[in-house]
Amino acid sequence: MEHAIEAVRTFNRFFTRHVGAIDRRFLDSDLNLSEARLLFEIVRRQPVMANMLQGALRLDRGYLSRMLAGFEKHGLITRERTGADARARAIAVTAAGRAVADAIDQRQRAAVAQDLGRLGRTERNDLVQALTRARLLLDPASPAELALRPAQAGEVSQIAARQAMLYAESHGWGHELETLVAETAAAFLRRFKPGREQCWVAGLDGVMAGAVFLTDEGPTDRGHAARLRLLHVEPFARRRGIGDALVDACTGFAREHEYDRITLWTHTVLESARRLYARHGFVCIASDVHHEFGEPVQGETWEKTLRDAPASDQP
Amino acid sequence: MEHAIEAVRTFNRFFTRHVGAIDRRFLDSDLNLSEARLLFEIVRRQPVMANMLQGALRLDRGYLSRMLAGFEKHGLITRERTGADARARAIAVTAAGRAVADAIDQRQRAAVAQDLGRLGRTERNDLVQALTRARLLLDPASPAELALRPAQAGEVSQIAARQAMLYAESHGWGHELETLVAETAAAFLRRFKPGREQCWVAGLDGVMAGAVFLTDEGPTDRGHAARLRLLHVEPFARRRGIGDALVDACTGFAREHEYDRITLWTHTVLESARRLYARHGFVCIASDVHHEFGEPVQGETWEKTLRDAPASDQP
DNA sequence: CCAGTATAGTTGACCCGGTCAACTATATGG
DNA sequence: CCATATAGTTGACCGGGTCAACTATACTGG
Repeated sequence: MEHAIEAVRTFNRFFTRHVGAIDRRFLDSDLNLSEARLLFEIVRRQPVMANMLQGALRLDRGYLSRMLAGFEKHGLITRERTGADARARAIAVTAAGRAVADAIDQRQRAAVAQDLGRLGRTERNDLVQALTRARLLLDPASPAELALRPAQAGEVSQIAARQAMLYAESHGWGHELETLVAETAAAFLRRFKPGREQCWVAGLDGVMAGAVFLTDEGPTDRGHAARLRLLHVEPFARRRGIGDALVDACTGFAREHEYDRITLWTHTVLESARRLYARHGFVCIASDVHHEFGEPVQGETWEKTLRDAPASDQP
Repeated sequence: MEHAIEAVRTFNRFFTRHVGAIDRRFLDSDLNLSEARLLFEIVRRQPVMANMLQGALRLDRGYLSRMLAGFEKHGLITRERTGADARARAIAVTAAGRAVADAIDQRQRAAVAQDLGRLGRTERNDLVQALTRARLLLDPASPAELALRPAQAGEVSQIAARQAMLYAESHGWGHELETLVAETAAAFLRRFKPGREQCWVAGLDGVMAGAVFLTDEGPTDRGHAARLRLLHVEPFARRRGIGDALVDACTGFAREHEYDRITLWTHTVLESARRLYARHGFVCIASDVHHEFGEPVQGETWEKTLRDAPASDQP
C-alpha cells in the first residue's frame, strides 16, 4: 500500500508538470483555459442558456456572465431572447467562434501528437493502454465504449497471464493453475482451426477488459460440441455486461457454425460465473473434486444444448 | 494515431479533474500549492540559498522573496548570513516548518490512500503498473529503480505475450512465433526445476521492463548445459543496461549451479541482441535458415563456456 | 586597485483569473 | 396578487503571480 501511494504521487507530480508543459504551449491564444473550456461547451451544446453552462462547468455566475459578454463583444457568440423566458437568452456560437474553437482544438491535438511522435507504434499503443486502464481503474464510471474483437498478436498469452494473476489473487490458485492456463493458451494457438474456433477480446476503449475462447471439441455421441474456455472479466470492467457479451458471442458463433452444444468447465466457488452461465441457459451436468490447482476444489461441467444432435452424427 | 491522440487527451482531461479534486482537499492548509512545493524543496535541500530554489522551481524572484519572508515571519524557516557571500543567506527549516511540511505530506498521502482504498489488491497493483508504465513511456529519462526478481503469478505468460507483441511489431513474426513462445512459456512452467532453473523479471520501479528464462538442458557430451531463452527488454526501458543485467543474472546463476555452458538461440536480424551476447562472451557456433516463423529467417545458436566439461560427464 | 558588469535579494506597481454579494428583471406557486 | 425563486449583471475585492526598478555585494579584466 505504501509503495502504491508513493507510485501514485510520483505519477501525479510527473503528470502535473507534463500537462503544465502542454498547456503552456497552447496558452498563447486569446483565450485562457476556462474560456476555452467554456467555448467548447457552447459549441457542444448550442443553443444553450448560461444557466446550463454554469451547472455543467461549475462556474461562478458573475465570472460566466463576464466571459460571455466578452465572447459576444468579440463576435464569438450571439445571444438572443426566446419566447420561453424573457430573463434568459439562448447562446449560439458564430462562425468566428467555431473557428477559434477549432483552432484551439487543433493546437492541442498537435501538442499531443508531437509528444507521441517520439514513440514507436507499439510504445504508443502501450501508452494508450496504460492511460486508459488507469482512467478506468480510478473512475469505474468513466464512459467507455465496449467492442468485441478477435485477439491481436500476443493477446492470447496475455489472457493466460491475466487469468493466472486474477486467480492467484482471488483464490490463491498458484503455479498449477498458471501452468494449466498457459498450456491451454498454447494449445489454442497451436491447434487453432480458423473459422471453427475463436478468441474474443472485449475492449473497453480498446483496453482488454475481458476475453473468452471457443474451441472445437469434435463430434461426440451427443452431437458436435464446442467448448467455452478461459472466460474472464477484468475487475475494473465488471458490472458493464461484458461477461454476457462474451458468452453471447460464443453461443452466436456456435449456432452459426452448427455446433450442437457448448460445454465448459468451471468451479463451485466461482459464484458470479455460475450465475452468468445459468442466465445464458447452461446447466450443470457433472461435478467432482479435483486437485489440479494444488488444493482440492470442486469442479463443475456445464452444458448448453443448441439443438438436438442430428441423426447423422449418431452411430 | 488519431485514436491515440484522442485517448491521451481524454486521459489528460480526466486526470486534470482528478488531481484537481485531490488538491482542493489539501488546500485548506495555511499554504497554497506553490508555498507547499517551496517548503518541501527547502526541507529536501537545506541548507540552501534562495538562488538554488529559484532555479529548481522556476519561480519569479520577487514572488520567491515574498514567500520566504512570509515563511520566516511564521517561524517556518531561518535565514542566516554565511561567510561565503554577504548578499545571500542560507535558508534552513525550523522544527515548526518541518512539522508543517510533514502535516501536508501526511494529508496528501491520506488523500491518495482514500482514493486507492476503493480498489482491491490486484487493481491497485494494476493501477501502479499502468501509471508507472505511462510515466516511463512519456519520459524515458524519468528516474526509476532497476531490480531483478523472480517472476510473480502470471508473469511467465505475460513475458510470452510481450515477446509476441514486440516481434509482431518489429519483424512481422506472427502466429507461428506467438505459438512457439506460448509453448516455451507453458513448458517452462510445467517442467520447472526449482533451484536449477529460473525466470528473472527486470522491474523498473516495479514495472516489468524485461525478462529472461534459464532452463536446464541436461547433460550432453560436452558437459551440463543451461539454456537462455525468451530474453527481451521493453522498448521504453532500453539503454538502461537491462539486457546486460539479465544476462549477468543468467551466467551468475549458471556458474553457481555448476553448469558447464550456456546455449541460446537467436536470429541474425536481431543486431542488438547479438551484440549483447557477444559482449558477454557468447560465440555463434551454428547458423541456419529455418521456417518456424512463417517467412524463412536465419537462426543462430550461440554458446558460452563456463568451464571445461568435467571428465566424469564424458562416456 | 578600480571600473564595469554580474548576481542575490527586495520592493512597489500592477495584472489576471476568480469569488462574493448586492442588484434588476422576470417567472412561478399558493 | 404577493412571496419567493431563478436568470443574469455588476461592483468590490482578493490571492497568486509577473515585471521592472532598486540596493547591496561579488567578480573580472585592465
